[in-house]
Amino acid sequence: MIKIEKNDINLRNTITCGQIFRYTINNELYTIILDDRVVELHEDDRYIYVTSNNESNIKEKIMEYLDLNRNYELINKELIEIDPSLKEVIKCSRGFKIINQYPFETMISYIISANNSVRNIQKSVNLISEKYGKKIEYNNNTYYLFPTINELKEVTIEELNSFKLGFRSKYIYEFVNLFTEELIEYVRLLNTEDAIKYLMTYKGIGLKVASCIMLFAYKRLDVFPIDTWVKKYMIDNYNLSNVKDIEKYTKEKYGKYSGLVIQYFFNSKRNKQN
DNA sequence: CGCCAGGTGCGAA
DNA sequence: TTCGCACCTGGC
Repeated sequence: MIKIEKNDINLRNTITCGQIFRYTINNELYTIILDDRVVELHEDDRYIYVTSNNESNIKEKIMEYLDLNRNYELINKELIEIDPSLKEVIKCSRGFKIINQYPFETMISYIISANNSVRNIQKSVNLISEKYGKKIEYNNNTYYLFPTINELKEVTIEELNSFKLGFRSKYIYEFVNLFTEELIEYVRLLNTEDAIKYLMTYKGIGLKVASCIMLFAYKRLDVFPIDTWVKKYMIDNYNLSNVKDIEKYTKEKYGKYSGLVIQYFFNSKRNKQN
């Protein structure tokens, strides 16, 4: 077990707010599948306590994954200076961090997320992992890693249908057949706008999904994953209803942190709703 | 039943 | 370029 200074992170919100789909909660104990290992996390006022079936480099991995190296306090301060009306929203999202997830898993997961419910997304991603991912036994439980591209390469449309992907089966099938490891680094080298354009050349990846990939796998805080929740928020608070107007407004106002602000809006709308 | 869930691709104008 | 619509699935 290792412990990490918590700083201001809100572990629950960060894990459960819909950025990632493969986690479980048991009595304040969070279990996540992080790339090649199973990780258990719990927190007190000061520390996050981490155990894993593989604890090598675990601190660095968690710091990176939970974006703990970034000074959110400073960013939030900057944002409030730009727009004092953000104060309440930021307070409400205090401790929320942008997850940094492995790109292949993020790409597949978010193609699945299109017009889909969180419950269904979780189910499909877990079914894929149970069928193709590496099995890990840990603390008397069985877990499955998200499959690598090689483990998923031979998948058929019929099998994908059995994972309840519906009309997304053909998108995943095509994507898996076109995907190479080089794609990950290729996207990393592009600026955000070009990366989104490139990702959108794949079937099943539209503006929203491409934005989520750039935010949650490449830490590009200047993207706008505008979904129904954000739309609702923007209609209620800014009387903006179409994506283009929302994008223009947030981009001009919040610049390189517009994606983060969008997430704050998303949190605030969703938290109040639930 | 009908509607919708953290959208996207497609064809028609 | 923009616009409307169908779409797998599951839950209410």
